[in-house]
This record gives sequence, C-alpha cells and structure tokens, in this order.
Amino acid sequence: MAQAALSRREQNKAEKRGRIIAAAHALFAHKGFEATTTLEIAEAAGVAAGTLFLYAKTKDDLLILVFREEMTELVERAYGFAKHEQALIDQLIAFFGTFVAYHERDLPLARALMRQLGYVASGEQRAEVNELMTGLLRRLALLIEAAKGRGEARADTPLMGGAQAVFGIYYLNLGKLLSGFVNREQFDRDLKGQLALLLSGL
Amino acid sequence: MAQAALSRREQNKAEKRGRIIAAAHALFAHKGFEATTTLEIAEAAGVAAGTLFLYAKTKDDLLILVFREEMTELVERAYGFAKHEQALIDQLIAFFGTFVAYHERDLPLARALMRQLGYVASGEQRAEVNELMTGLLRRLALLIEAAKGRGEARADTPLMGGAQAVFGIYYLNLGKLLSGFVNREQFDRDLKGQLALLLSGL
DNA sequence: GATAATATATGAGTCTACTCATTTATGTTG
DNA sequence: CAACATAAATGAGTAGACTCATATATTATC
Repeated sequence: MAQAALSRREQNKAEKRGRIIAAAHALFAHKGFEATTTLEIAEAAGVAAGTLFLYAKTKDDLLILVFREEMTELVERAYGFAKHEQALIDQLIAFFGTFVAYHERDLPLARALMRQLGYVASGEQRAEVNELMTGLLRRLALLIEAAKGRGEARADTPLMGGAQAVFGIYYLNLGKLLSGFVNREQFDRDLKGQLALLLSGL
Repeated sequence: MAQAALSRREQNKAEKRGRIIAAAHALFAHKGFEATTTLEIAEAAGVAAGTLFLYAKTKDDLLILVFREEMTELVERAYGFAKHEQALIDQLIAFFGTFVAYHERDLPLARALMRQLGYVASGEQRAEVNELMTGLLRRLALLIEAAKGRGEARADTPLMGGAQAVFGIYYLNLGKLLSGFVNREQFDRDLKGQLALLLSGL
C-alpha cells in the first residue's frame, strides 16, 4: 500500500500523526469541539503540548485533519445512495440527505466544521479542503451527466458549473438548518423547492 | 426619531454603545479584525475591559454589532445600482458586484465577516443577522418579481425561493474568491455562468 | 563510528478573549 | 430624603490557544 521505504523519521511522524488524529477524533466526539482543549488532545496522544501545532497550525486545522478522511468516505457513501434513485432531483435529495443525517448526529461539531470549511485560513489544509470539495462536486457532476443521458438535463449544461450551483443552494440551506433558523422539515422543503427551480429555471 | 423620554440609564448605555461601535470600527479598519484586541477597543471607547462584553457577548459578536448598519446600507446601495440594468442576469451581477467591491477593500475583514455570518453562535445577534439576510433576499425577490413582469421569469416562480437559490450560488462563489481558490475574473465568469444556469434551468 | 547537519519534540512562557465577585450609579418607595 | 432595590460597570483573575528557545533524535558525511 505505502511506498515500502519509510525512514525512521517518517515512521515516527506518521505514527504520531495517527495518534493525534485518533485522540482528537475521540475527544471531539465525546466532549465536542469547543470543550476539548488542545492540551487534552496532546496528552491523550502522548505528545507535548507544542507538538500538536507541528501537525496542525491551529485548533481549527485539527478539525480538518480529523474529518477529511471521514468526509471523503461520506461523499462516496452519499453518491452510492443517490445513484439508486431514478430522477435527478431525488438523487440530489438523497445525496444531501446522507450529509444531513451525518451532521445531525453532532450539531455543534457540524457547525464547527461548516465554519471551518467556509474559509480555510492556513494554506496548510487548503489543498486538502479543495480536494475534498472537488471530489464532492465531481460526484454531483456525474449525476448531472447521467441525467443528460436520460434527457433530464440539457446537453450543453456545464457539469461543474451545474454541480457548484447545486452545492451552493444546499450549503446555504444547511447553514440555516445548523443555525436553527429552520427545522428539518422546512429545510427539506426549501432544498427540494430550490433545486427544482434550478433544474427547470426561474 | 427616538422616543423622546430616555432615562439617564438608557442615555448612558446608548452613548457607551456608540463609543464602542465607533472605536471597534476604526480599529478593525486600521489594524484588521484579528490584530485588534478587545482591550484596545475598550480603551479607545473609554470603558473597562469587562464592559465590552456587556454589549457584545464575544469578539465575533462585536463584528456584527459594528457592520450590521453598514451592511444594511450596502444592500440598499447594491439594489439601487442593480435596478438600472435591463436584464435580470445583469441586475444580479451588478447587485453582487457592489458587495464584492466592498469586500475587496478589506479582504481579511471580509473573511471574518463571512465566517461569522455563516453561523451565528450567540442568540443575541441572531435576530439581527436574520433581519439583514431577509432584507437582502427581499431585494433579490423584488428583482425577480420585476423580471416576471418583463417575461424574463415564469409567473409561478416562488420569489423567496428563487432569491435564496441566487444568493446560495453567490455565497459559495464568494467563499472561493475570499479563500483565494479563484481570482476575480474567474469569480465573475463562474458567477455569471451559474446564475445563467439557474435562470434557464439545467 | 565520530562529527556535523538537520529535522523533530519539548514545555515553560506569552498573549488575549472572556468571567465574576465586588463596587458604583441610577431608580423606586414610604 | 433616607433606605432599599436594581441595573450597569469595573478590573483583577482564569483558561486555553499558540510560540519559541532549547533539547533530543535521526540522517548525512568523512
């Protein structure tokens, strides 16, 4: 799997990185993001307080470090569910429904994540977030492409542009849900209505 | 303008609030949001360190306190510019162009604001943010309504739903611009393309 | 394998957002 | 207006994210 030759240094780093991610993940899940201190994470991972910041420039970065993998899998899973639906609109609802179900298990964490993804401060994790986002948009683009084949979308619709529009609509509604401006029922209604609008045009 | 009878207490509070907002505004503009400390603001406003937190629960709240007024005016101005365009798509571009021009004057501040508006933690300012957002959406809805009259939009398009979809698309693209994922030219192209997509349907 | 060069880890120390027990100012009541 | 009640302000104190000079581990060079 990995390139066979890992120097001692690289081994140690990878191991430590793994312990930090595992410790942070467990603590975030158990106590929530805000309530977890960086010192606690360092202790649980068996490293010094300062070492943590060699692996993540800020506590927020830690959040990305921890959830990038999980979110990548989630994108895959959401796409898997979505594919089985017949119409594009239902596919999109199923896709985002998977995300919302995930977020609903831990709302404060979801809020922290959303806050973080909205703008990535340190260049360190920017590439990673971009990759994650691109992966997500590509799945949406795949769904739109398939819809073209079924005559549900016009042949000249730009795939990535369409995907971004879809995601933009979802993201704004997610923000309203996580902020408590709307409840889940209202969210579902709004999202479906606005996506339908995008599909058919204003 | 104000209800004539302001008790001594209410006078003092209003005055102090004004000084805090003015001091914070000046310091944010001059040194940026992150680099400004709450103590500096307190000193500049002539209040004690702790007093600040009676007027804004957190430093982030302070950001909203300071910019709510300015953003409200900006919405008005953006709408004024947009109205003069002929086609809906150009009106929307003009509307958001006003916002982007404003944000480009101070990118770090814009990032802080965006971060903050994405999710409003303390209930204190939530209502204010909601009001601001609603005002903005209503202007967009007005533009869509007028477009209906010109036959540019279907009569059965829900105004607020359409406005939210438009704003969602803008907001995601703004995030990419402020994060440095795209430059201004790319932003303009993407936004226009995606809004056009919404107008005509996928 | 000794020495030098470099990468990584450490944790005491700093900085700053935020709290809270206490004090001060304003309003109310008999 | 005296005594009380309540609202607002104070600032020393706390907590936690993050830094940085120093120490340690690893690798490269001879």
